[in-house]
Parts: sequence; structure tokens; C-alpha cells
Amino acid sequence: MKIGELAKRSGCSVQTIRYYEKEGLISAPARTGGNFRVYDSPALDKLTFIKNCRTLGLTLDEIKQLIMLQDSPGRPCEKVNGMIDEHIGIVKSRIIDLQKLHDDLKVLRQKCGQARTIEQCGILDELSPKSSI
Amino acid sequence: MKIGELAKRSGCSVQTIRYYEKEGLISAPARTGGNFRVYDSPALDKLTFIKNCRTLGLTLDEIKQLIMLQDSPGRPCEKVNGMIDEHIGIVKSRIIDLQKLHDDLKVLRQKCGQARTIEQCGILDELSPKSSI
DNA sequence: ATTGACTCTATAGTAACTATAGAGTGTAGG
DNA sequence: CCTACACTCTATAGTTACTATAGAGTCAAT
Repeated sequence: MKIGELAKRSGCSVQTIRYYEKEGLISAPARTGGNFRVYDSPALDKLTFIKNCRTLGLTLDEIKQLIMLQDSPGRPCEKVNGMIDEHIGIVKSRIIDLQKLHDDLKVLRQKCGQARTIEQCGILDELSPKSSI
Repeated sequence: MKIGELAKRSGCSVQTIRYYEKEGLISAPARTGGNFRVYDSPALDKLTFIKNCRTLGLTLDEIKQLIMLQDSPGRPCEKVNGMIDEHIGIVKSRIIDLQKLHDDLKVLRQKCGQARTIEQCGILDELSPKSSI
């Protein structure tokens, strides 16, 4: 199949596929006489693997490492487990940060309940340094 | 004061201040004979305002709009309130997304409780398309 | 006179794409 | 055979909000 069909089947955009190839996440496929990329079904599988990882928020660097690990069967898979654990930790702390942000924004928002004028706006007042000194 | 002192007092880096100037968030200050930027205390206030907004996760574009609104006193401040409401919405949905991600990662992680080999790894298996078809 | 801390501009890099320009390929219809 | 159209190619620039670097200049103190 050509890149357009691979894009549809994988759910990645055509540019993203070419980008992954440039970044070394997928290997360069065969080409037609007219220089078009031709993919086989293992290529679709590999791309789908990457897509699954991306959906879980893994970075391309992490995915690259997973791909390298996949290519060394027999070895223990601790690193895979460790990577997921680490990623869970990152997501957890991001959630905590965002929760704090959310609460702060809520408080800020309540400083200006009704529509006032710019000068009276409780939000702008709160954000301005003079009011907090 | 020169840019280094402004950086220390505001908590922004020197490069960030120059970047904000280039982006039009703060106005270009006066210069010394030696072409060094010189700031006054209103400049520090403006920068602190930007810092406060950034801490709340507002984008530079949003902050730009807030600054423009600040310069039109007397007008109603609905847009300010609306912007904060919108931002709260964005943060909320990001939290929900991350929560889902976190749960998905937890499930994935449990597919491979102990250390096995790469071939047996429940995580890699789960991420590979063949197992899900 | 020179050292050291500071500043200047301009440029490139970060993550993971997306968008565009300008050219070429392939095929279906008339 | 010609042409219209969909698709593909490469190369380049843009996105966000900075950070990092190079190479040059400024300024105060020793």
C-alpha cells in the first residue's frame, strides 16, 4: 500500500509517517519506480504500535527505546516496566499540578463575580502586583 | 535597573525578558549610552503581572489580550471573566484526559506484574496490534 | 591595563508534529 | 493522445514558550 492508505489505516497523517521515518522510528520502505513509498502489513503493525504508545502519552524517545527493547527478545523486560512506572509518575504529578492550577483559577475567578468595568475587575486586580504587595 | 536585576526581582530569566519584549508583551525600555536596557519600577510591575498569569498557565496570547484590556478602563470586564472561565474549562478537560491516561497506564502496567523476558512481557504484548486484533 | 561580570544581537535548538510550495506520478475519462 | 484530478515527492517554515550558544561589546574595580 502507498502512504495515503497507510495513513488512513493507522490513523496517522501522511506527514507524521514521513516524520517518523526521518526520526528513525520506522524503517524506510521500498519505493515504486515513480519513487512512491510502498508499505507492507508489518509496517502497519509497527505504526499501530507507535500510535498506541502515543495515545498513552509516551514520548517518541520512550517509544524508540521500547522498539529497541522489542528487538532484543530473551532479555528481561524490567526496563519496559520501569519506563511505564516512570511515566505513570509523570502523569500523576501533572495531574496534581493541574488540580492546583484549577483551584487557583477558581479562586481567581471568584474575585470578580459579576460584570464590572476593567478598573473594578477583581481578576485584573488580583493579578496585578500592587494589590499583592 | 538593568536587565539582570529585573530578572532577579521578577523571577524571569534575562532571555525571557528580551523574548517578551520582542513579542510585544512589554514595551522596549530606554537604553544607556552603552546600549544597555534600563527599566523602571512600572516595568517590574508589568513583568510581575505577566509572571502571575504564566503561573496560572495562561498563554502569552491570552496575556496579551489581558494587557490590551487593562489599557481600556471603563469598559466592562466580561472578556476577562470569559477568558478565565474558558481557561478553567481547558484545565478541567486536561485533567480528565490525564486521569484517563493514568488509569490506562495502570491497567497496562498490571499486564506485566513481574519481571519476565521481552517476549513474554505483557506490556509489549498489549501495545502490539496483533494481540488486540 | 586587565580581569571579571555583565550586556548586546543573532541564531539554533527543544517536542511532535502541521502546513506550505513547487514539482512529479499515475490513472480515468473523453 | 490529452487532460484533469488525486496522489505523492522533497524541502522548508511555522507552532509554543522559552533556553542555549557564539561572538562581540560595556563597565567597574584592581
